[in-house]
Amino acid sequence: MPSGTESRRVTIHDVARAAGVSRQTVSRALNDKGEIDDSTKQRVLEAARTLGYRPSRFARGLVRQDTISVGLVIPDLLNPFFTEVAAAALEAARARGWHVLVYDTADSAQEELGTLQVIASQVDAVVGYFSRPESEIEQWTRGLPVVLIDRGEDAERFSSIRIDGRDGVRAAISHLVQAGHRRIGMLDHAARAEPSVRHAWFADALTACGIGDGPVCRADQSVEGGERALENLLSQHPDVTAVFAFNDVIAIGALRAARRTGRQVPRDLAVIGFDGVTLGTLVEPPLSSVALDTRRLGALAVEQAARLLTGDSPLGPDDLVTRAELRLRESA
Amino acid sequence: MPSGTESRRVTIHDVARAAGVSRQTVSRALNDKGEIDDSTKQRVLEAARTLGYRPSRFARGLVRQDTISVGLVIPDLLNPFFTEVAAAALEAARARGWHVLVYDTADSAQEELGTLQVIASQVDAVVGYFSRPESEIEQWTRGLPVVLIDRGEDAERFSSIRIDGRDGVRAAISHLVQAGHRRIGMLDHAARAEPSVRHAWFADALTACGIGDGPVCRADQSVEGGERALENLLSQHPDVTAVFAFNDVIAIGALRAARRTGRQVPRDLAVIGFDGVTLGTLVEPPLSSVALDTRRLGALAVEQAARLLTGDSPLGPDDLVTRAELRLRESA
DNA sequence: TTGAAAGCGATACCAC
DNA sequence: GTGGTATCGCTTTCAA
Repeated sequence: MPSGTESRRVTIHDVARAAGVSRQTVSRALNDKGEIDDSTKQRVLEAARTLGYRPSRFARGLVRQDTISVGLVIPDLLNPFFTEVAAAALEAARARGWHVLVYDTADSAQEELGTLQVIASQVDAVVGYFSRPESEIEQWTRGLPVVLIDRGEDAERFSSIRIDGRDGVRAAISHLVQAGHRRIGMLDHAARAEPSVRHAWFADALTACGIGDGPVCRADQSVEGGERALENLLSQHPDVTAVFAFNDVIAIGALRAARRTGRQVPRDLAVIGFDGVTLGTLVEPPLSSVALDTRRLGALAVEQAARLLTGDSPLGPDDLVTRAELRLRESA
Repeated sequence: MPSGTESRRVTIHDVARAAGVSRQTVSRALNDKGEIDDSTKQRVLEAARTLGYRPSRFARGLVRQDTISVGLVIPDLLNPFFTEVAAAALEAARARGWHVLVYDTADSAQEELGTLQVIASQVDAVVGYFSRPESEIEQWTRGLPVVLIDRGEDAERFSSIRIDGRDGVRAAISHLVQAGHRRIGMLDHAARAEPSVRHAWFADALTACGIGDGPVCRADQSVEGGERALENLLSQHPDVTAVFAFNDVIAIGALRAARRTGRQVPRDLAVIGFDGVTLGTLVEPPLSSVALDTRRLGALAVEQAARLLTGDSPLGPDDLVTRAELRLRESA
């Protein structure tokens, strides 16, 4: 690099020299403190402008330790459910005057690791979705307050906002059974090796309703994934008359596949999703869903982060639960 | 505050003392530098763990000036268009190793001001949507690189990613006219006092197609807003057979209102939106739209921010344009 | 392998 | 009103 062209950072010192004052006078002028002659102030401001001076946020943060930042980790911002959670978290954080760094891990364990590796040095607390082992999360966050969201059963070292959909799913299946359905399938999600917790609720509900187990098909977390999965499911199990989906996005895929293959919903096929995203009200027919309160979810996570941060009485497991409930619309 | 309970921050110094070494040795241990005896290292790590030590990101950032953060300002993350732009920007930023602070200004000038007031001290560059006067933005960002998105005609002091929908809208109207429509209305957005730029394109297109001006109704930026607006429009102008909406969210509202009032789309009423959000493919009937490349939009904004930041040849106005193009589906 | 000392860039407190 | 000095917490030379 040609040393002549090298552009050093403009510091407060440069401004001070240019304006012929001391550094603290510059500071005063820039921060609108009183105790400064107006003409001096103008001169300083002028110098700062011409030099293109901008205070270093690090230096400033170092001395006035006031601002708080949280990292929000989301698997896929384009999934409307996560969008809603993110929006809720953003709102809750803003209410506290916090700044939020958002990381979209693109549903990838690799990206998640990448995020883990850099996030700790940028924020005061971490909130969000992680699929990697807790030990690994701990290794990278080193004592940072961490609030996990929807971390199945294995949340031990960290606070976790649990989602309890057992009753909601049972209500859903029970509704289907009462409507006469006897062969109910599930579109589970395909990311992990084992069946999901939601599938366990599903199986549980079937038993409770006195129905044998239902056929399952794995689906990618997308509308297209849902479409493909429904087609697979129905081709393997043509007798299925109702499906429960891992989430609304997949359910909407099922809705589309049903329509495309000439099935009428709910007459020929009943569909119930999970999450209760607003998007569900916009599709045709409107989607029935085991719904979560996304605003509460986001707010709760931030609330717990706040408590962890200040050290005062964190919420216990019993307060960190969000219960899902059946929201019936027209698809079932 | 009882001085006995007061919890000072744990610094590197405390760890050093606890481990019986000097500060730089602690630094070495924590940052996996070589040049350190393994047993010392373990001792330090142990001490750090028990004390719950976490390095200050400000102090660290001050000395190794490497990490870059951008502020992303979005009017409403729940609007699917902005979600897509945000996701795109996030991805582009991540590719550069940048951190992204997201601010949702909730479509409110007040929140926007609040954001403006705090953002400059937290980021190295700002990207996004602003409705406040440029002078005000400048006042708060003080020379920070700023990239505006879709800032109508009055973007002079800052780089702005322009959206050119003139041809796209003209294609849309022309399509409607060819389909036999003669009375075409618009659902404009209601935020500003004056009609939007998109309305100007609409009016322009009507003229180009040799049609007198079309009736306009203002709509809030939401599905419900679109529903109400369509009802108003049709009750005041029952002869309207096609509508162009300010954006897809409003258009989807129109779709719903049409359905509810027993009109069939596109037979009784043709609807064309603007933005081309993915959501448009999920509604019934799929929404025709003057579509934008949201990924390009987000990527472009970040790209320009990068150039502004490094000082090398920023993109000129001609490169900062995204052209919209008509994407026909079934609603028109 | 370890430690002492010198910054990084800003603000706060206290003289003047 | 203005300037000197200490300080925030960490990393980076450079000596030992």
